[in-house]
Amino acid sequence: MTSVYIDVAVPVPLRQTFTYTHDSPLPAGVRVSVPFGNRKLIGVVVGMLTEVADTSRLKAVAAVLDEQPVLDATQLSLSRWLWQYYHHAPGEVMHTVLPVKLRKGDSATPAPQTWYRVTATGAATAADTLSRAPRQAACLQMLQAEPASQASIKAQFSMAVIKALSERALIEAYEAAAPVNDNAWLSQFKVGEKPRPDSQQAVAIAAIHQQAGKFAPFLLEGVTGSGKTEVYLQAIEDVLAAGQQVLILVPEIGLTPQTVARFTRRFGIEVAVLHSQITDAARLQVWHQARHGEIGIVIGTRSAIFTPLKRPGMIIVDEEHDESFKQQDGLRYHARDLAVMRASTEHIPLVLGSATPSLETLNNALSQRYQHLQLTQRAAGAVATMQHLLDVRDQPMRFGLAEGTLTLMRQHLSQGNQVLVFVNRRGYAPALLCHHCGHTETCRRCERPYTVHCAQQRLQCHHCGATRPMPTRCEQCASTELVTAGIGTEQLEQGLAQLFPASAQVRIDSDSIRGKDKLQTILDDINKQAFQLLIGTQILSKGHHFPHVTLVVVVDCDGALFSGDYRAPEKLAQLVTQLAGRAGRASKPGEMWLQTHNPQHPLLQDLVNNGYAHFARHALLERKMAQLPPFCAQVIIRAEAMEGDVAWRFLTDSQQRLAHQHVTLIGPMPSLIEKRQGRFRFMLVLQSSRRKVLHEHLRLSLPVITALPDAAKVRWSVDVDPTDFS
DNA sequence: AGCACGCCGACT
DNA sequence: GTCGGCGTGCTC
Repeated sequence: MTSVYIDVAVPVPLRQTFTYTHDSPLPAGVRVSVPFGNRKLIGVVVGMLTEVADTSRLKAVAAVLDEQPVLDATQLSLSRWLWQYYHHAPGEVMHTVLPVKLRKGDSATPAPQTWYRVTATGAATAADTLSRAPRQAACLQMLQAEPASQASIKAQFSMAVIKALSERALIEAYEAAAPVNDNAWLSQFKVGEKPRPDSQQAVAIAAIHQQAGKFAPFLLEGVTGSGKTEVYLQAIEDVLAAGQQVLILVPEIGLTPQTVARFTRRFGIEVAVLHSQITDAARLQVWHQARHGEIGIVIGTRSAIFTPLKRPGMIIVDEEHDESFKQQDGLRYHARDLAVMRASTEHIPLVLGSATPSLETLNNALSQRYQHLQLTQRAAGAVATMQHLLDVRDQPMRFGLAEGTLTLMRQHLSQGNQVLVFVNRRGYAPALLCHHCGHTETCRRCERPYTVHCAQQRLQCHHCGATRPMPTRCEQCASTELVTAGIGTEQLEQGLAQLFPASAQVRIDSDSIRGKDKLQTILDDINKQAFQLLIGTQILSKGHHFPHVTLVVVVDCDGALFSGDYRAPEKLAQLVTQLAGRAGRASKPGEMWLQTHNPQHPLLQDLVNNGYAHFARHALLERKMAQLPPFCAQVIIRAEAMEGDVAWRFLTDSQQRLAHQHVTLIGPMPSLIEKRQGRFRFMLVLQSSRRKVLHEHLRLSLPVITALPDAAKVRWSVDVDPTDFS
């Protein structure tokens, strides 16, 4: 008996594949059931080996689950890239790429459906002999023309009609596979009414159109209201008309029925929607439809990037700066980066759109790796919100708001307008700030603010890892009024109720909008002016319009400006810019006030006076000076354990094994959230100006770290290109 | 991650 | 005398 060696990705958290024997070759992408220890697991064939050093311990494949691979060539090559680039277990990567139902072992060929056809009698019976039963007559006539699935008959006729015809033996049921309607959507495709693009939009559309059929990444940088979506719509028009499919990624919160409706309306075709709340069965159905070319447009959140496409034509990532594209547990992939890889392997254009592009993407555009398309003109009726800084130094504060802010709020409320108070609730690494002079305690060596670690009562620099005890006086003016920037906003909500008892207030954050239609209901109520005072977090900055809001207050900028998280200013600027784009309207322009202890801060000045685009270029320059991403590559190794010292020891040991002349190691140090669910959390940052060297070094070192005695005792993970330091 | 094997406390 | 606690070791 001839025997071959099959390389299988088995769903276990181990950074390796496993080799099995089988009596015949198997193509990569086929699922197999394999013995593993004393259990049976479903793995995916990733390759074949002609030679194996030690064949003595090999087991045989127990069963082959698919005739045809469930993963196509693109998916296989992306999976390989994922497990190599993110240093993740191949088996778990396969788990992420495959729909739940397929990883559980369901058949990859769609379940057969019930169909109806006419019997010999039915074929010979003239429909008008059933004149006393017009519905049955109509149904019979339809089936005489061609058989139909039960689902499609039920769209027009009731089950009673089908039953009656069956009992008369005029029609009969049979089981058959759903037919593959490759490109069936194309017959419905028609371009609906569309506006004339303005000159900038026209340039963008033409530029994208010109690159059809090849890998071409674009940054579409367009201010709020400049009509990015219209560019998407007109850019994909020709792609769809040519029978090619389009994949659109949107942030978690941005996937609203309105967004989908806009695409459906324009092209008259069904749009498949994928998000976290969709059922496994529905997800699998979309997977099948897309894979067989039965659907033209797929729109979804992060994981939609794994949807197979028979004829890929273009990928669009809307709001590409959005943090929800980065997975924060398990396989920590960035869907935007994966989209770049995918567009490159499939030789198609990729459009990354944003009003506030991430510094990574902006850098790629400025260095000509991506084509840079800009939309700077707002549509008629859209106005820019004026932004101002409000100096809170030495001001009496009430619940985190300065007297000047309260005066503004009273004014706007008394005019019957809405006021939006924005709280930057996310856990920025808090800095120590002097309330009197605005000075921030800063690491001398790195010129970066220290992060306050309350538990240890110490300051730590998250750039070099140095620590020092918490000072009691300001270094600059000796004031003892030191405050922690970035925290202490919890009381705000109760405070506002006390200060503005006459104004109905509503809080909008991820906790208060649990439930699928809740957000929409709240938003509708807001726009009906049921509330005057809106208090919210990040969610407010995403895609919703507030025409009656004329004042936006950003409670605390300093937390973000002086954070140990070097991405915090970028995130703040994105938030502020997105927020500014949401308030007011032509007849009632809005104003925005940012409370700060540092009104002279260059980044803040730049943002307020010159806008995000200017700010971002400046911030990029600062990143370059500091040799921070995107001008270096970063990897974080995190560890958490019930006993802090075990996690600490694990990272210290790891640090020793990771020493390398071209890799800078920072830490180990406590994570920004030092303790979560009873676990102490630490991180070790790896940094290098040479990405390849860093990755190769890590690839060789991870087995050593995995073998460390403490490795099994702690929960640890590798985060490549981290975006979140909490 | 599972699931084994393996050596020490409170129970029928 | 056993049932079972979870420490550590392996999985082609």
